[in-house]
Amino acid sequence: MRFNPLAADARWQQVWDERQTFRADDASPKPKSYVLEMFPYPSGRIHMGHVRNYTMGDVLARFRRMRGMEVLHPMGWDAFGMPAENAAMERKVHPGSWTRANIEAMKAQLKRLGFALDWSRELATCEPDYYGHEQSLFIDLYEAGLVYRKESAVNWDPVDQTVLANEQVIDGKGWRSGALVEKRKLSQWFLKITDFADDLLAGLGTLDQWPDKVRLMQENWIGKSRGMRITFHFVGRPGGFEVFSTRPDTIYGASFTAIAADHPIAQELATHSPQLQAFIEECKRTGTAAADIETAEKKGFDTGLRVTHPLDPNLHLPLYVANFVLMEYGTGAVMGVPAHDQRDLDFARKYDLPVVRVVAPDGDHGEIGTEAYTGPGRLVNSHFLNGMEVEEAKAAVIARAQHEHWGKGTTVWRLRDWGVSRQRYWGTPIPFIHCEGCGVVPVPKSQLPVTLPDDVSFDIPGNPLDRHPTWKHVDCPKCGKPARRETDTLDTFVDSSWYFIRFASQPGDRPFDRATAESWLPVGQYIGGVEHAILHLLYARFWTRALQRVGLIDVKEPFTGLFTQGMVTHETYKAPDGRWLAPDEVEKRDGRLVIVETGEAATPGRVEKMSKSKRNTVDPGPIVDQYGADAVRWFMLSDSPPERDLPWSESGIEGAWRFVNRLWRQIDGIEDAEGEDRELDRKLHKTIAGVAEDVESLGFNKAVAKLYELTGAIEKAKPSASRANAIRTIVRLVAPMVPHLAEEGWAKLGQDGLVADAAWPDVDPALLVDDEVTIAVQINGKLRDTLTVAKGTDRATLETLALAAPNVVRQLDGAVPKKVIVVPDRLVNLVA
RNA sequence: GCCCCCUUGGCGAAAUUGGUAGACGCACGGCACUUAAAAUGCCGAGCCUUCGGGCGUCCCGGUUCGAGUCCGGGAGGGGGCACCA
Repeated sequence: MRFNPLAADARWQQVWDERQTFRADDASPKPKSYVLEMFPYPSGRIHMGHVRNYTMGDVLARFRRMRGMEVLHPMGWDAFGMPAENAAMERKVHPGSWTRANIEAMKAQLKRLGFALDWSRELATCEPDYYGHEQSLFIDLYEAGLVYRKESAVNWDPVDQTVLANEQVIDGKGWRSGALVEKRKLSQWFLKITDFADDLLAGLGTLDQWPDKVRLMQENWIGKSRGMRITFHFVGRPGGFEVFSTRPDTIYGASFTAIAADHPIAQELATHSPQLQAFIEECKRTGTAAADIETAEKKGFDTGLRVTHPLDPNLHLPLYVANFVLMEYGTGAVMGVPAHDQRDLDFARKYDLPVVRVVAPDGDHGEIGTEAYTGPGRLVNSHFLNGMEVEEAKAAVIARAQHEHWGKGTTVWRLRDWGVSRQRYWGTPIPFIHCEGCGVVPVPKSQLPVTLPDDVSFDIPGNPLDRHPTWKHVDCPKCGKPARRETDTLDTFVDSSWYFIRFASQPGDRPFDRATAESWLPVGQYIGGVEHAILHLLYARFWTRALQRVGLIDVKEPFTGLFTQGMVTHETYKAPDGRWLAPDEVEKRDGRLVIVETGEAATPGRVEKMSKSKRNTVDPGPIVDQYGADAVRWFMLSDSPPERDLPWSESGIEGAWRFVNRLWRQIDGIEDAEGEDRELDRKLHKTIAGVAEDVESLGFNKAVAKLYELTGAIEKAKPSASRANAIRTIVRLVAPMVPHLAEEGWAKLGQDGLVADAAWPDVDPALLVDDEVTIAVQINGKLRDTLTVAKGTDRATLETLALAAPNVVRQLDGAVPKKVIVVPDRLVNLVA
């Protein structure tokens, strides 16, 4: 009987559903395990990347259940965001109905793949019973001083008509629209992520189950720089300014100072100087796009002002306004030390400023040419610092500055506070009211959720909430006078910063129950794309800490284990005229790639991430209908290590389908027989142990290879009790990966209950060791022969046997080895 | 520019602490079964070879009895950050 995946998939999916097999029990006495994949944005259809992501999590979840754990494996929807508004504009549908229809469609697709999910905990961030609790948490953070409003220059996307976070500006362009971002002054809501900068950085050190790459990216993003602030005073007029430097040791090498174009002093000077005004305008035009920066020359405008060197009152340095100094970083002012900073050197050469070496490595005290020296060494030309190492000199300068009150040691961060205001409709309304008399007033919690109005229009750009006729007109909760509701909504990254807590516990009257949430958290294994390495993961780490600070939960790091999976890729194809061709538009004829319709030759391109623009996507839907869920799941786990890219191929899925059938034939053809097959018993137990280890470490491709080997061994073995046992056992071993086939086989073999509820097979440790081993015999490290001996054969015997091996005798030709290296159970190396 | 990662057959890849490189899969070739095809099964396969062996894990060098694995230098590919003081 052939395996019928369509019937089997539907049958068992229904059984799991009816029996609520994968419902997580908060009250279970079993050890708990929280397995989570990053929840999807409901774009309308799942793609291969989702399939791969959720299959990995599913295998781990099912495996841990079999190992006796109570597993929480939930699914939900990151349902707010701009695509819904774009759809509303293009198709005249309401963002809500568009989103909810997408959720239904994608949910059906996920169910079709047989994922072991606890659907009773499903949530969508666009529903008031989610975002209302988010509003409540936001108010809690506000009351704890972690939320504030600030009039600030923001990144304004002129196409999407919204403010973007720094993280959403890529090369000076909006991450979605690609439009050149402008600077605008607006009153914005901010979250004080910088309050936690030090702790977020230190916490990375505890995340030993995260990829090094992600920790490093976060570390760079937080960007801690130790240095000092130094005050410079003007010559001949009062006042001055502070600069920030990470190299205070080089202070005697300073030959100029520079401030940003938007520095207050520059602004003030510009009011009396049209030339400076023009220069400032020019700086602004240069923009922040990467291409501009690459080509932009270091330019400065000499203000004519001079400042006094803090350590030498007779030394006066010029003050420039310079295009390379950023107001947003440090103090918006720098001291220029050309000898030891490349940028300063370029600037100094251009404006003919002195270049004085103050750090010299051993044996090189020469002139600085075109390259600044940034390495280690001892201080020279630096008075009291001469002879000190760099670090020693930094400390000495800071100590002296603090004593003389012209500077102090300080730390500067690259990380900025998180701007969460969005002038958009489809997001969580920020629960505040602006009153002329009372100022900014939080909406009383009894009035939450602040829900979005349904009657909105998208025919003109801008924020529909702001132009809604009635929504924003409310009375002040404090004084009762007419007031204005906040019309900004929250960045959707706020929604995804706590959904994993709501999954763990979702009471109706508050965001979560502390004890229940703490019983599941932190997430033991979190799986998702590396594209979230910085934003989502950093925000979630911050939000969790913020909730801890306000006393709502005692968890600091939300995700103990993080795994970032590779992408699903596919070959690309091009027509002779250069346009991209979809996979189903080409075929192989006589070994040549041609266009199906016309027979013209097509050119295969690189294997790349599946994308609409390259037209190399493969929709999982029809594939699942053709081969069944198990073959698709098996292929997703095979061959490529999960952290690397997986090349999708027609032959690959065919191969997976063949294996599913091969397994089925094995189960279907089981023969009960007498007798032991020691060899097969060993193979079985090694596989049980090996697969368990591989799955737990997410080495799915290795587990798959081991299961192929076992299958091959069973096929080759003669009927015996061992063989029948191996077949019964392999059903459990493959159950996490191909669950439908496993249930079908489990039932066919007459086992009780569901294989989903079965225990992982026990390992007999005695069967993990071989009693015979193959020993390599090398001469000068080169393999010449092998020996098969009993495990544990002693050194002397191995040496004797090796010397007697035919190939060895011939090679040595009577010579006596100078040295013999024996590694028991491994090899003998004869050094001639 | 700075920081990080990767590189093993035609392809995806495996390989405890340095110890038989290429398991397993895909593609390929041969054979069997079949009227035929599909499906299935069996066999083969890193490259070269005078059949003794030689060469092989991006390249060059080093450490070692022994290096895919460790160290130094370089090349190619990918990723992150980016006038960050």
